[in-house]
Amino acid sequence: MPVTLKDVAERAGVSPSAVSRTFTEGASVSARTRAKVERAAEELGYMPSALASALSTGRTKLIGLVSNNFHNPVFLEVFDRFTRGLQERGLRPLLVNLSDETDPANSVRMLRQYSADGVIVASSTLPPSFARAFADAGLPVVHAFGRATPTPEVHVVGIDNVECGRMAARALVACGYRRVAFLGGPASATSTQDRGAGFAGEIAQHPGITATESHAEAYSFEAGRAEMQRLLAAGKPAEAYFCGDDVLSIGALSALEDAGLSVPEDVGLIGFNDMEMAGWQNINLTTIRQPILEIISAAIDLVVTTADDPGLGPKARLFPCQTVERGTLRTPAAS
Amino acid sequence: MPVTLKDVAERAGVSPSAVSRTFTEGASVSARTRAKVERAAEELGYMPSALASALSTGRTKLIGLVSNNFHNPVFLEVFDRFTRGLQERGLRPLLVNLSDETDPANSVRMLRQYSADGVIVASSTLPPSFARAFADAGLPVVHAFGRATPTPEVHVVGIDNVECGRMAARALVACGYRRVAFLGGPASATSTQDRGAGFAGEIAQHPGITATESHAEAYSFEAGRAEMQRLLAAGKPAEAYFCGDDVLSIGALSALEDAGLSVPEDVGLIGFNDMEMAGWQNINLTTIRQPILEIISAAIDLVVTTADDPGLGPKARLFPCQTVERGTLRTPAAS
DNA sequence: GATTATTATGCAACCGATTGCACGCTTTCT
DNA sequence: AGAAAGCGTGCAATCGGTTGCATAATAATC
Repeated sequence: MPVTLKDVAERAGVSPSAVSRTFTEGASVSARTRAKVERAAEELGYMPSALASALSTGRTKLIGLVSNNFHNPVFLEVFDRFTRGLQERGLRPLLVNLSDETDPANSVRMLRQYSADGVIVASSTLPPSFARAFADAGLPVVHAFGRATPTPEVHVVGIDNVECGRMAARALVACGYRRVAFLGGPASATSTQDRGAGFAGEIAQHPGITATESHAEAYSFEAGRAEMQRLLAAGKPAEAYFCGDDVLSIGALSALEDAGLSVPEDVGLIGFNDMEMAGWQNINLTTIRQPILEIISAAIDLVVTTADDPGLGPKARLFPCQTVERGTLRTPAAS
Repeated sequence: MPVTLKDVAERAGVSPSAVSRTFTEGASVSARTRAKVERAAEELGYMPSALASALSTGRTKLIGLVSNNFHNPVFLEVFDRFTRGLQERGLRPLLVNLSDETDPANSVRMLRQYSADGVIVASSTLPPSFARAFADAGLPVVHAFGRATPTPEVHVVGIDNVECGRMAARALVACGYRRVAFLGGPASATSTQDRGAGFAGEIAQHPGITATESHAEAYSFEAGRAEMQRLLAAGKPAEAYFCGDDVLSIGALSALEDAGLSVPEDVGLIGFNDMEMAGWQNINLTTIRQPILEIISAAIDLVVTTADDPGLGPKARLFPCQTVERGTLRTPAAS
């Protein structure tokens, strides 16, 4: 039913090869045949089959976009940017949702079956081994928002979470808080581990300042809210909290307000991510901004590069973060 | 490099056909050959190429998931459910982001090139003609969250937005509000048009009650907030607002609070969608719930059915909505 | 204008599967 | 035991393109 290359060839009075070459960038075709072919194609409404083409060239232009973050609104922006970025480069995002799975095997299998040109794992919670499973299967992979080790197992594009933890600690110290705490995401998330470690490490440099740590069950508003409620019920909350993600901060904020505490007067709060909501006037969250756009753009570039030249060793590309001062920490002057 | 069917056949000492049949549901293979083939496949780590298979069967198991809603957090849940639902049925979501485009031509072309088995347009703002472009190109299509006309042009799964507008109106009337308003999304969104029409229609039944209408520029927090600020600045706000979406309500709520007005004492608010945040204690938004899960599940079923049997005429499947009473409308008793 | 270098084109094999058809073998029935 | 029916298997064509190679056509060179 659909128009094939052969149909076009027949109509244009040329060989199938000529037609194929007309649609292949940089192939050798004379202006006259090209014109004939293009006219015939136009008349017939021809459209090359990406499948057939992929079968012989080995390239599908399909990029697996693998994630388990379907509850953090920040990731809506992440998906938005990834899909647009990929589309702009003529690539197609094949979305893989592994909310239910912890084992990469299924995703690896399916992306290999479709012979995806590359894979982007977009998650701040998955361990490096997860992304490596794709690499082991021969798929070019980039872990966006992943953990960067000195000797990365796979390409990583993201931020230095340990340093970010330190930044948060410094911000709290600068404001004069003396009993601070880290309210992290799930303890299994690498991002939380690293941010927590950086935070604790920096605080340890300051004798007289104490830091505690606890964890929400997920990176979600509800979990942040529940954890803060637990902390409040347990009594004696810290003077200021570094939350592992803005969603946790905002959940915590709502718990604090419900408890009749005011921020930053009674309790200080610094978040992470600078999601859209953080800037709302009635939230106005002090937070640490990670450059999502740059990360995504770099991740796409890197996966494309790797697909073209699988040779190069794992690279970690980290972007600096920035503290965004708003209204949930008391001013240093007031300390 | 990768293991092919032929390799397995050779190793198992059978013909390629035998191997293919082993992996084809319901094909005729003897137990002995099947065992041989399975062992050989196992040893070689064979994995059928979805591309090659698609080329000969004509089925790719690829479903285009087309949307332009990448700024409303509700859609994160929508994507989550769609991807999981598709994966459970052995289908793969090929995500198409048309935030920038208003013309379906590009999406149609690319989904045809990949010969997607079907397309789901997930959007409450696109006109029916958009979805029809896919149908015209021969792609089975279902418009989820779309507008249902008496004689639909394509399959639609969603809700009766006009009736929802009436529900909202009834809720406001029941609370005794006399000057009400509809704060809709973009005027071009079909969902807003219909909700507004239902709302106005119902209010018109009640002499003495007046309704006005205005529009936010997008379905987003910021837009809702900005529009409410504009209304407040213009003076004399309505007694209660029906917002075309929870994100608008929550944006509006923040504008009201900033202005020192309290809800529901000074201004009543009813939203639409019942997104997760609507239930937060410090928001506690009265809203109208649309059954997202059922809609998504039905949309997937319908697109699969249509792919198997393209014959059947366009069908509209609508689900009832429900008013969720929380705390942003004054109680009827108090009227 | 003859000769060489270059560019265009077609042929045919191939990418990795599926499937209609024909044939051989085992069952089943009379 | 012989015929009819049924199952299992392999052959070969096909899905819709791509591409190396050989050759034909054109351009460049002297």
